[in-house]
Parts: sequence; C-alpha cells; structure tokens
Amino acid sequence: MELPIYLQIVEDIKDKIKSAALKPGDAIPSENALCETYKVSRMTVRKGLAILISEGYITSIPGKGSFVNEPDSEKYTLYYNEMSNLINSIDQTKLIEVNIVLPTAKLINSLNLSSNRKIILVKRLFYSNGEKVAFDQKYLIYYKGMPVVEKEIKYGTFPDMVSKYTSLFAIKKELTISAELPDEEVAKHLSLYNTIPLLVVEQKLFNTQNKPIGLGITYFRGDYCKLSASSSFSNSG
Amino acid sequence: MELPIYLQIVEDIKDKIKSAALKPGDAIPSENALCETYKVSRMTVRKGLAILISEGYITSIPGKGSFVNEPDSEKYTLYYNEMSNLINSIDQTKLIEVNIVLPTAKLINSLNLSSNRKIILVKRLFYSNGEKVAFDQKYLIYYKGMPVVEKEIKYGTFPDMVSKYTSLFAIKKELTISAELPDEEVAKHLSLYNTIPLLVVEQKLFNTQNKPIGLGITYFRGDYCKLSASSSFSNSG
DNA sequence: CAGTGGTCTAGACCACGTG
DNA sequence: ACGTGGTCTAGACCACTGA
Repeated sequence: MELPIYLQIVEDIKDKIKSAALKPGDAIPSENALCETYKVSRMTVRKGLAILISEGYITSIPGKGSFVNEPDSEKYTLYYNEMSNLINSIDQTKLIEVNIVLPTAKLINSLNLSSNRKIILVKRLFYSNGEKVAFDQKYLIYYKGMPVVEKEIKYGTFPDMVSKYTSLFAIKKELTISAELPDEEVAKHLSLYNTIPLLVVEQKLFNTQNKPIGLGITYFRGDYCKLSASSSFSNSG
Repeated sequence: MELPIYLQIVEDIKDKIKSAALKPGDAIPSENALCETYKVSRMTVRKGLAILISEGYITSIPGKGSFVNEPDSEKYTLYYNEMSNLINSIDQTKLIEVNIVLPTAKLINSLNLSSNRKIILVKRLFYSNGEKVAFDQKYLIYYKGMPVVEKEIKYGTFPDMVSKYTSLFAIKKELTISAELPDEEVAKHLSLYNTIPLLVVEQKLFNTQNKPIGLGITYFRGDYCKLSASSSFSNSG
C-alpha cells in the first residue's frame, strides 16, 4: 500500500512535470529543500532524484541545481526479431543454402573486411501458415573453431547464431529499415509474380571493439509484416 | 582520472558479464561480500548495483541475491521524426489542406472516438532538394481553445503540434512501420508514375489516460528514406 | 536461524558556481 | 562565503528466503 518515501518523491515530481507545473528548463527544489518538505534525510531525497535522472526526466548540475529536461520526443523503443515480427508468427523455416564463401566487394566494404576473410553465408525462407513470407540472408565472419550447429542455423535469430561464442551483452546491433521492390533472386525465392513491396530490414552486428562481425538482411513481404515501436516515457504513473 | 568507487564496481561487473565470466542466471557476490572485496560501505556497493539494475544487467531478489539477466537482445532504440529521417533532410514543406472534419468510420475506430467529435485534418508534402519525397497526413482531435498556429502546422512535427497544450512527458506515442504501394491519392500528390514502394510510418499519440488524441501517417518514397535503430546496450565501456 | 536485499538516517568532506 | 550537487560512511531496522 505505502510506497517508500523515495518513490513518493519520484511520483510527486513526475506528476508536476507531466502536468506542466514544472516545465523543461525549470529548476526543481534543491536537495535540502526537498529534505525539508518531505522531512527525510538527504540520501533518501537523492535516491529519488537518481531515478528521475536515470529515466531522463531531470539533469543535475553540480553547484547549480537540478533541472527538468527537454523530453526526448523522438526516441522510441523497437522490439525486432526476424522470426516474430510478422502479423502471424513464423511457423516454418527452410534452409536454402549454407556456404563458406569469399566476400564480394560490397560485403568487404560493408563489414570492413580484408578481402581473403572467409564468410559464412546462410540463406533461409520463412513461412507463415504455409505461405512464403520472408527471405533471409546472413553473412557471418568465420572464426576458427566457431561452433556452427545446424539447429541454430535453421531456427535461430541472428543473435542466437553468435551467442554461443560471445556474450550477447558484448554485442552492439544496428538496424536499417527500408521499403524496396524485390530483385530477381528475392522474387524467385518468394515466388512473387505481382508487384509486391518488401519491408527490408538490415541487421549489422558489432563486437566490443566496434568491428562488424555479421550482416543480415531480411526481405519481408510488405503485406505480411509490420514493425511497431513505442515511446520510452511509458514508465509508470 | 579516478572513477568513483561505485562506478569502478559497475565497470568491474559489466566487464565480467561482457566477457561471459558471469553468465545470465549466475548470482553476483552478495552486497556484504562486495563490501569486503572493495573495502567500502554497503551504501556505496548498493549505489553501483542500482545502476546495473537500471541498465538492465542484473536483477535483485530480496532474500536471495542478485542475478545476471538474460539480455534484452530484441530491444532497439529508434529515433524518428517525420521531418528528418530521410537520406537528405527535408528542406521545404507545402501545406495541401487544413480542415476541420468529421471522422470517417475507420478513424472513429482507430482513435476510439464518438462519431460527432471534430477532427483537425492536415495534409502536407515534404520536399528534399526540390523533389517531392513524402506525403504526410495528420488527424488531431479538436479541443475547444486549442491554439492552432500556422507555423506549427506547416513546419512542425507531430509532437510539436500538441506540445503547446500538453507536456510532452505526458504523451505516449506508438509507431507502426510498413511497406506499401501508393494508392491513388498518394501517387497523385507525390507525382509517382512508376511503381515506387513507400515506407509508411503511422504515428499514434495517447494522453496519460491512454486515450488516443491523434493519428499521423507519413508516406515516404522508399528510395529516399531509411530508418535506423541501434541496440540499447551501447552504454559505456 | 543466519544471510539476503530494501529502506532510511545523520552525519562527513569534496568540487563546483554565483555573488 | 555560501549554497549546490557528488561521494561516502557506519550504523539501524525491516521483510524475505532457505536450511
């Protein structure tokens, strides 16, 4: 029933910010002032403020005070997983090709490779209710002793494929989302005879040194896939 | 030069997690144990753990201990703004229409309206280097006394349009991204004669009570727009 | 029962910014 | 000099889990 004091402080200040009683740029009361109003010790007040800081509501400036931030109104959280971002989930996959290949010029450029570095190439088809809905292509830099397990290649997401030899906490990922028309290969694999737009998601993986370690491109039929994202300020209250 | 002790603890534990010395599910040493190893007070240890918790690395369970999380490997951060997500930014806009209208059945459904609620409809064109690159359509629920300023309508992003009468901290937003072919109206406005796929971004705004207050749909030429997102675990070290 | 994390206190010293 | 936030201590009491 009773919220701890520091959370009451958090909620009070959030309410004032959301109701625009405190606007971006405004100073919030000093820590000592908040100790007075809530009749608590400074560490308790600071614990509350630390939460507001970590959630992006306020910023503290030593020697000056704490101030309401401009909200990050362009920031969204997107959950993406090539196997489950469709209107109906993927219920079947087909391995078209697994190969060790030498990279093309485009790939050397994109992954910042030396030209004789070997690449694992994986091509897959994704099905939903018996329909071909996406064509998926991965390029993974080959490391000696890399355990390549059939099951992971066939059913795994891109992070799954590398998680066995690196902590997922150490991997940085980037997505690029675009709309394209299918080229010949994609049209063939997806059996597209009419003009169907594709939602193309390119996924690039980096290690802790920010070196690219893999590239994945998934071509979703536009009529079977939608991505969604939501703003980050949905936290409580 | 010298990091504060609590941040040293944070970095130490992050390193152990990233190097897989601590794996998801593993317990990290108890708070008292950490006090011992770092020769500091418990509050200092707890300050460090609080950061690891807020960044999603660990979870604490009262009476049991603190444990390494499964990483949220599907989570990405996306920055979206209908005016600046293109390969070249938008340098010109054109207002096609501003109107107060009654909602269509589709809109009533999507915005969860009563049928006689008035709607502000705004249609705009976006240009980049003289080319038409996007067609933008907004539906805003009309509130009495809502200040509608020409400048905001012509040049503003969707959040801009509502920021004058609500704190942006109080607004929840949802995006839906898809690939479509242009319908007649969009093709006309964008002067599309060939088959060009569109990247369609639908943006819905909600107030604190989770009631929809606006809907925006932007139709970007697929060859002029890419969205990008990156994983959230890029935080330091 | 002993060990764990959760909350909270009443001090301390520091570096910073403004007058 | 004074008020601000930043770091840190050495305690306290609580509720929870597990043997």
